[in-house]
Amino acid sequence: MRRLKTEFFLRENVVEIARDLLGCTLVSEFDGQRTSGKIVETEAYRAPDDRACHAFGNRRTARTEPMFGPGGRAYIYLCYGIHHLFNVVTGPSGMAHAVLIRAIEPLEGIDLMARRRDFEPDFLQKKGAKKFTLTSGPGAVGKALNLKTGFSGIEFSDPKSPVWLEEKLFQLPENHIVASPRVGVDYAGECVAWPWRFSVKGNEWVSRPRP
DNA sequence: CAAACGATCGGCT
DNA sequence: GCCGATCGTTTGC
Repeated sequence: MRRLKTEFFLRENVVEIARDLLGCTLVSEFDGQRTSGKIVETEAYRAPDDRACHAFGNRRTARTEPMFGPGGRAYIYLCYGIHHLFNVVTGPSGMAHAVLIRAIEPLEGIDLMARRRDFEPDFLQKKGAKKFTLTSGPGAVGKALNLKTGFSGIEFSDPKSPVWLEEKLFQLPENHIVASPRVGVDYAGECVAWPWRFSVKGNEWVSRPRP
């Protein structure tokens, strides 16, 4: 599959990119072991005016520094001391924009993902198993694809990068996209209601709470 | 140096 | 639905 070009990430409209990423493939590969999934849920975060963005007010810290670099790299941070949350940095250098990948629909390396998630070996075969829990939610995506904070800042165009994104096979019809308020940003004042969470309508892998 | 706080998840009621 | 886990980052004293 073809990788998304750097120009895709360099656009200034992070909300548009968050929509465009639905249907694209997120891939990680370690020691030739490939895991991937179709992106079915995203959220846009935009400095300086978005209170929910870690770089609100364009305040720079060591953690958020990758967001200030040019688009086409990873921003990964630790949440609640446990979860490694993967973001796609967008926009030209100096614009701290990012798209959080909240859920994927698994494509390749499903067994490996299940092991990384500490699922029982037979979980995926079990009748009535809630398979969507494998990669539904940003913490689950990070764990299933082995994306850790140590990779924060890595460029997808770097041949040594263990993570990158690929183009979608088919365009997603506009009426298959749902826009809703973002999850877990109750502290963000007037930004709480901004409809910057995007998901594929009716897709089982979209995380809770359902939009 | 101390302490509060998450862009969450999973288990339990 | 509610609640506890768990720790790096950030800020305040």
